[in-house]
Amino acid sequence: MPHLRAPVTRRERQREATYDEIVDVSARLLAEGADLSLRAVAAGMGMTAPALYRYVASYQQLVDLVAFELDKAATAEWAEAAARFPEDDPAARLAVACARFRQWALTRPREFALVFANPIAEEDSERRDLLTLSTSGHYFTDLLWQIWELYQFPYPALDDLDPVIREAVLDPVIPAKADHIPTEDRGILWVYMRAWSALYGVVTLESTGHCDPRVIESGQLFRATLLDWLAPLGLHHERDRITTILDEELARP
Amino acid sequence: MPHLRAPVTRRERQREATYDEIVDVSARLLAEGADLSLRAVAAGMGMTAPALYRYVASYQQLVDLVAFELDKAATAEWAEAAARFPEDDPAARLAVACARFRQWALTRPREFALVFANPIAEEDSERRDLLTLSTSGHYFTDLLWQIWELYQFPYPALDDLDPVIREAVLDPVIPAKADHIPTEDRGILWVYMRAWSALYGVVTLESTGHCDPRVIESGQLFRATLLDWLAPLGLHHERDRITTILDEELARP
DNA sequence: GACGTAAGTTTACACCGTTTACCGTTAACG
DNA sequence: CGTTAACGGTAAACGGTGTAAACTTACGTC
Repeated sequence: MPHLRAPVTRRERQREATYDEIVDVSARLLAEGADLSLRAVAAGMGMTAPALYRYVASYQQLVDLVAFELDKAATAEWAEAAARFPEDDPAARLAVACARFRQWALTRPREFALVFANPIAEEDSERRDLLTLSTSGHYFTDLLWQIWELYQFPYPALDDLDPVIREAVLDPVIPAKADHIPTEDRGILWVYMRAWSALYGVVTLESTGHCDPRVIESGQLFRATLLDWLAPLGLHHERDRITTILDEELARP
Repeated sequence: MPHLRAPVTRRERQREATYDEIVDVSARLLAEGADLSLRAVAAGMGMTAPALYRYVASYQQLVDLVAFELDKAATAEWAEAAARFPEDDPAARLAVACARFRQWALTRPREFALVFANPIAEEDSERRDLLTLSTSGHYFTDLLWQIWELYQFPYPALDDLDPVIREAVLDPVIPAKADHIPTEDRGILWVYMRAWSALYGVVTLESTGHCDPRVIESGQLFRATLLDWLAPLGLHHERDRITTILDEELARP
């Protein structure tokens, strides 16, 4: 059994490369507007469909794999865009990241659906675990933590939380780098969940198109939702500045 | 060409019955956990798949038909549950309806996805039109209107709205019985859009399972989101009463 | 160099949506 | 009343899907 830093054998390297190619081809298919199918992916790699079963146990696993990598790649995009603001300005970074997240969801609704609207049943714990690793989730949580460090926005004490929620923030299964958050400050995670729920809501509504197209195009619904969250995050003093950044970001091509 | 109250011929009655059966069989399939497919529906009716093409032009149309009827049936359920409060208590009715909506989304995630997470492309205007007819949309809009009549919550003046949004509330393509809302009061529709977006958000998040299962089970995220909307709807004085109703509804089997 | 295993192939099965050609039955009309 | 056209269905077929099993080939290791 290989160690974690195992000397990668030739085979293992090749296998890793194949996984990368699977993701690449899948992403290309989706970008082209084609359906994501085992056969199409295989064909795109010059293989037959059953061969993919050496790498993935089922179609759903392929989807999960691709979803994870798409999320990772997308998050890198947002993060890069947000990085035009310095590290000590997490509020501005959050505004940019949210806007880019929305933009991504609007221009790539199929990818968005794959990553964020993919139903995850109560029971299958494998896919739940994968959800915990969500790159975007970690990124947003991290930004929120930095914002708290800077602005010290109020958050519920553990005693004020519903017992179930208390348990959930103490031992989170959501994507969150929570280890570095002191136990008594875990109420922050509740703020995170609520904020994420709001962001997820508008973006999903707009991305799936269950909304007046003009409203989507204007970006007002998204804008209003985000502005509502400035105060709870202790950013009321930053309102004008963040609004400017947001509008600037929304006006982007 | 028959009039609107055309004397229904035998054929027309039979055809209508067939449509009903299509919906019934489809609903049964979904309830059984099976996939919704043309072939399965046809088989369930003792027909062959191509025969269904006499009634729907494509699989997507079948889905739309079923989605519309599922929405209608579900709305009837919520409305009936909400009707345990009198007509002059729209706030209580809204609380119950929202809770039932969520309950429905949680117990029937596949149906929910069909109706509310079904991607609608920008272009295809047919499906957009269908969206405008959404029964649940009309029901919720109507409740909100009644709440406004009773509590007169503040809403933005037309001049304060973004031009695009102003246009959208004056000539809405969303499901809303807006004809009876005076032009100058159309800002209410903006409140409606925002509230619906928030409700849609949590419910979708919970229904698709992109969330800690314990948080879902506790209902706290949903509860908090709804409570946040009491004030904007002029229901701050009703907070305790509505909260009780909501908790009672959430505790239901 | 032999052996075991990993990574492919081919073949096959059971589905899927959709199109075409064909055929009774049914309703409408001159 | 008889003719005609539309309606509602069938069977067959095409190309597509995920998946399973058996088989082959090539590689890495002892």
